[in-house]
Amino acid sequence: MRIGELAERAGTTTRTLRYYESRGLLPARRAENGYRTYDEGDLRLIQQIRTLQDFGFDLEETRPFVDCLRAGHPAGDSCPASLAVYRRKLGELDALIGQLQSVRTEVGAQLARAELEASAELPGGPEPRCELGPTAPQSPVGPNWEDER
Amino acid sequence: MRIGELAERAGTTTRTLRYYESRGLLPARRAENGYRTYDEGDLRLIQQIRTLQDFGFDLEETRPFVDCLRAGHPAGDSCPASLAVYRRKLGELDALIGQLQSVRTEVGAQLARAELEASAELPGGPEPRCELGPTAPQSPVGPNWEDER
DNA sequence: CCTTGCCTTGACGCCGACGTCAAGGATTAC
DNA sequence: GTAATCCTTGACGTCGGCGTCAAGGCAAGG
Repeated sequence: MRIGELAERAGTTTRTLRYYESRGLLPARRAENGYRTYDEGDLRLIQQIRTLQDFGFDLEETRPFVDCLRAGHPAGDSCPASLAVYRRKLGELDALIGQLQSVRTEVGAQLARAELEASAELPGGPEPRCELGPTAPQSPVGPNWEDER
Repeated sequence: MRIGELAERAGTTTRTLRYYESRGLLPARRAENGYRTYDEGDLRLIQQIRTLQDFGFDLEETRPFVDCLRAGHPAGDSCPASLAVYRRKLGELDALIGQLQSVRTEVGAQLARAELEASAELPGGPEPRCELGPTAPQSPVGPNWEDER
């Protein structure tokens, strides 16, 4: 199997596979003409990588799983190094979820407060001001700031 | 107040303030010698921006709040456009938290399953294999893959 | 006068995971 | 024979939010 077919079967691109190879994951045998050659095991490697990436693992974190598979183990998480990554990730996830929840709470509180103050001014308010609506482009074409592209 | 003092009082850097200016937030008056000049209102602008950034808002999302403050309103979220951003952010946060929680569940399940299988092989297992531990650098210096810098 | 310390603009670097184009070799299809 | 399709390496672009020089102007103290 050559790189194009492997990419298609894995639902990815050849660029991605070459990138994996450049990072030391997914090594490739070469045919006589220099073409990369792959087998079914390589397909499983890629599937392992993509699964973990879908979980939010970055490439470097998938390395223990890949090494484990390439060492002949039945699953990428059959090795202690992979389990260690799982555990670390669980901790990171818990921390992140906690932070996001507290942010959610704070933002929700800010919204509630701002809505209250808005409704306190609108109905019998003295002046009806604040014309900056959500769908207002206000300045026609946009000012001059266009440096530092 | 010049840019250095403002940066220090805001707990940020001059580079950051110039960057904000280049993005159209935080406009600056100029003294005769070309130096940027700021007042207390600009400090509040920056504080508003940093607060939102701490919440995970990106710079572009802070624009309505900044515009609102510069329009003379008492708070950055006194305008409907800001409230709209709040609401959109709440939705994004809920979606993200939900995704992360389901990932957490899945990773937790994978870990539990892998631990089970490991303990089922170890105690009375036939061959004690799998030497790839968490603290093993295995290959001495690392292979040759170092292209695509 | 000279140094020090602020300020100015301009421009490149960084990080991660690739996308995209370029130039050319190999193979296959007609 | 030649066109179409695959493959190769190399290298630059992307996105956000700045960090980090570099080269030079302006003001104040000793």
